[in-house]
Amino acid sequence: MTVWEELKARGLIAQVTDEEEIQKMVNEGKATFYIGFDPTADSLHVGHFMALCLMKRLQMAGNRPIALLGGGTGMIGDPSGRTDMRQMMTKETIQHNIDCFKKQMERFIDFSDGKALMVNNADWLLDLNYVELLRDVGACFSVNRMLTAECYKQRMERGLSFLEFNYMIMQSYDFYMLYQKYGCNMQFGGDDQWSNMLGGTELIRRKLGKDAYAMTITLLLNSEGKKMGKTQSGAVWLDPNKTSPFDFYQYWRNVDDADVIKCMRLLTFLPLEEIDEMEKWEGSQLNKAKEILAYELTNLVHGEEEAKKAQEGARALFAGGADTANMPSTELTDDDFQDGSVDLISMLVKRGLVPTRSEGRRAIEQGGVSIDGEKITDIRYTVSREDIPENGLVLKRGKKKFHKVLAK
RNA sequence: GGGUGGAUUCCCGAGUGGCCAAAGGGGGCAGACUGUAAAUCUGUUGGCACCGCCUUCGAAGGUUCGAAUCCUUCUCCACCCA
Repeated sequence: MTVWEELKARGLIAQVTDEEEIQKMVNEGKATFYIGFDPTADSLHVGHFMALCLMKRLQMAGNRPIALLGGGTGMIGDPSGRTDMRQMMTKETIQHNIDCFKKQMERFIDFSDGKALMVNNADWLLDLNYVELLRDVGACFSVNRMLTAECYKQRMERGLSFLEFNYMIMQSYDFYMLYQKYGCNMQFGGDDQWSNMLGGTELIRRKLGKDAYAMTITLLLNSEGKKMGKTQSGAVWLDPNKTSPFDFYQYWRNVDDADVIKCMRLLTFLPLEEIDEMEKWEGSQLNKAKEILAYELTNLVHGEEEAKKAQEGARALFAGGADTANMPSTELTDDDFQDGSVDLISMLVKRGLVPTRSEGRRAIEQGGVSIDGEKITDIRYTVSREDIPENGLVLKRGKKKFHKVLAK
């Protein structure tokens, strides 16, 4: 099976400009392609992860990836897929984010010996001269055409600033630069980047008279058509300090039945035959598939050790096992005790199981809190220091939040 | 530059002097059911020292016993005209 066939079979490919040509180049392993990452946060998330996996797959097939960090484009902000303007970031924030991105990328992609490159578009975008740029590439863009681009359409209703309108030109210019500097003639990216990417291929054609290609990766949507990789409290991050390996594991362990196999294909490196086999599973058997998915992804992102810990911790909690070793836990200190005891609400709040005391009170009143498996409904419930056994008490909020407290 | 309309709680969206911590929906959280799934039903959804108090309706002032609601100024947004 060629790389291309595998990509197709996994459903990773959304749109392409010239399938035959791209397929040929990619399969031969001689292509140089780039994917851009705008430093909008201090960690990569699941969407980026898909792009990195694609890079890795293609790199393994002998192609050369370029990771483009958007130090310059980040100054503008991509309006694609947004209904309002992004908050402007300071130069310092952008630089900080870029540094964070770099570290995370190096875990996935092999940058040694020029097998992959990492570049920052700030290196060429920030020095551009406005009038020169206008004369040079501005003439190649038709405003009429740009306005019909999908990424601007929804913004036509709510308003689009000139700043953001220029994003497409900047991204196109990147492609144009990379083509000249590194012979990079392919750009990949999220499906929402399609029109920006086409801008680049067109610019190269007009300026250089050469062909360049673009391909987009399927957006990771759940069965309801919503973006995956998001939780109530924000994105699912790859940085363990922002999303703990346990939470990361749990996110995938809890995906809908309808989405397991799709995620498996799109996100893991498991052989397709194995996944096809799992597709036949039904009902509660899918829990097994979810476990595999969660384990595989945690393994890829956080390493084997963390993946095992997360899996064991989760099994212990949900299967009712006695193993509480891998549960998040804290030791109570003297400050926590008043007259030798702590009240339940304070414990819940301090351990982050509830955001406010009011919510803690509600959770208790509604029967959503238990200690060592025993439901507590008294909001004034307190625990004295002597009541806490050697191996700690397990606080449970709702079905899926656990925390162990130990006395000193 | 001129005109018109708008800014309400996580989101959408009612409310136009006291009965408003603010309808309704969505989302979230919790309970029941279950497979750590979905669907469904129920409760809940500003904070706190919780039968009471405090802070919210773009911002700042003002009128009033009393303002999300009225007045003034300001900021931002949409639409129309130039």
